[in-house]
Amino acid sequence: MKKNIYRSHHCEDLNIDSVGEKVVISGWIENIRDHGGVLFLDLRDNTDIIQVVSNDDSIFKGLARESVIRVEGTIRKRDEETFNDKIKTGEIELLVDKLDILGKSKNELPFEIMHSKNTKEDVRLKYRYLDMRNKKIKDNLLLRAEILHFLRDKMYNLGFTEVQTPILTASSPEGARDFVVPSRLFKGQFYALPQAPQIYKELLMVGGFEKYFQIAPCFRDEDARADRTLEFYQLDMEMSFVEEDEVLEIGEEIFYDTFTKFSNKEVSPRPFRRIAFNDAMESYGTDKPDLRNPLIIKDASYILKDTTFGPFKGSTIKVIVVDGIGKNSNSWFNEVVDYASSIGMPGIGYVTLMEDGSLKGPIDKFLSDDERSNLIKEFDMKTDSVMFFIANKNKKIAQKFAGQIRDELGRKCELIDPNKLELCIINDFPMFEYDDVEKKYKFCHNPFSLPHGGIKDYEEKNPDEILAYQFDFVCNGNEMASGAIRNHDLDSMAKGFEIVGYDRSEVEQRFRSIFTAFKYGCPPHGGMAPGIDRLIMLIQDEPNLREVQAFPTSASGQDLMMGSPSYLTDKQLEELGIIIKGEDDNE
RNA sequence: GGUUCGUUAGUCUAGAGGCCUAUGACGCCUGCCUGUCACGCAGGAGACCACGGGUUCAAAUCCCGUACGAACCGCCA
Repeated sequence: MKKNIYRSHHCEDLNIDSVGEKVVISGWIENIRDHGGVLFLDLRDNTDIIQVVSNDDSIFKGLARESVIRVEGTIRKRDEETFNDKIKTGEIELLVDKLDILGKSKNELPFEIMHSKNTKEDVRLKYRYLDMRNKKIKDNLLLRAEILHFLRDKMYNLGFTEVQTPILTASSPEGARDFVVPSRLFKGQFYALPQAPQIYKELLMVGGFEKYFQIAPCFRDEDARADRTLEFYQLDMEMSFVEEDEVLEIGEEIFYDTFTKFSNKEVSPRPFRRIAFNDAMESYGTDKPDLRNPLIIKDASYILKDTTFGPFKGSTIKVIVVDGIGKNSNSWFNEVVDYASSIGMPGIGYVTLMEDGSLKGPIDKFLSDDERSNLIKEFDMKTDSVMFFIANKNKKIAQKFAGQIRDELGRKCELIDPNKLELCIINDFPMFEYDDVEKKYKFCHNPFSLPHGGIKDYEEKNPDEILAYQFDFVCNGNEMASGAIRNHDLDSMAKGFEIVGYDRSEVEQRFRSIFTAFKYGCPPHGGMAPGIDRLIMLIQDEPNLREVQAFPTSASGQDLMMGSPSYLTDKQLEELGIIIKGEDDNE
């Protein structure tokens, strides 16, 4: 390091060999211990911590913890019985000659930095710069930097070219709500912040960049969650002249290498399991299954097709068998029933297989002898196995509820191994999904995906049957990346949009860039975008994304430190030609 | 938009209708202490219990509303 008036060394440079050296160190006061006659303080810099000692209490007068100070003094060896093996510099200390306060801190801090994780999150976020002094938070950000570096190196090594795309772009009609930015020069018009650089990266393919990547900020104006923030980063990439497997292999390499390098957990071996979307919905009730959970959803509709039990009649009936829980208490089962009603299920039935081969439980009296024996045989029940029934007239709802029950049972029965990172790839997504409420088809995922049969699919198949080269990477129940082979045929793409209700001229207008560009020689292409924040969240075992972002907003989307969002001045509004309307309380 | 849980000194927290003039810990202030390192000891300050209304002889505690926070549902191609 370069010496200057603030430091001759960092803490990490000092060790038993430094004894006798005159040094200058600057940093923060982590703690002060006044013993009357001898005083200690722990000085923390960017690298480590060292004990500073003085016999002159006037030198330490008026010091407050977390102040920034500069100390001059001599490194000396501690007496052996006072070694501190908890810190690297525990065998030495700095005997201070001179101490200057460079940046005084208030005596009372908003929270104890050592224990900031126990403090309410809104207080932590308001004083994020103090929270960052906590090693745990700092380590998250340092690891984030290392991972970004690693990913960037990897992409360069794989032959990708980094290209930056605009932040001020055009609003897109499909997908999430856009964050918008008013244009001053074109009053009444707005830029939008990108939800993802989707269009740009496809245009780069048209432009001849065969392998593009970018660590791209993405913005979505939707309600946040623990694993969803308003802005986040994706490792966005796209490749020309590739088939789906090549994109998947790149994704596998990225996830496998990053997880094995930065996590001690057991990572799924490559290649990751491929699960078709429809199979995932059948067996796990979700398109992002947690494969650490061994429970599998089975369909019992065919066994119970003649059932006399009202709620089961004419319904899709899903079952989940959990072994060895038959002797659990009534209250345990009541908790499962309560959970079911909390997610909106009308009820949940269950039966236990008893030692004498009979079934016991609220549903049993509605089962015929044949149904009973078929259920036991087909779903391989053992003594003390419990079978849960999830029934709904609507198959999709039955699947979804079964998925939630599967998750809950996995948690409740502690079937989930926290030391594993279980990855899989969900592929063969349907191109469309029928919306029962709006009575129309919607894109199931990405409208720019290529149907398996190309344009022929649109001519020959029912929209429900069309599958796309569209895939997700999933880890421990989290969607980690989304990708696809894109449709580079304009007629076919227009057909797709037609099915969801846009006519061709409207689509050409909305996606003018793509529709024009693809007329000038577009290579077949595909790509994906792993979410960086979620990757780090999983590696660090954090409960939410905010813990791995430097300056996150609160869950409600406010930056409590900066005070954003905030009102504009009348002058600003005037310049932008914006009038604020509505009953909302302005200040 | 909805559901659930929450809001008590700077921070964390106890509290379940009268034991509350509100508990404990950390922090802060004063004093003592020459070897601590989550130092110790003694003393002190600091809370109209989020806000508004109601029930009751009596409310931090029960009820209603509002605000704010978190998780979840909707939403997130």
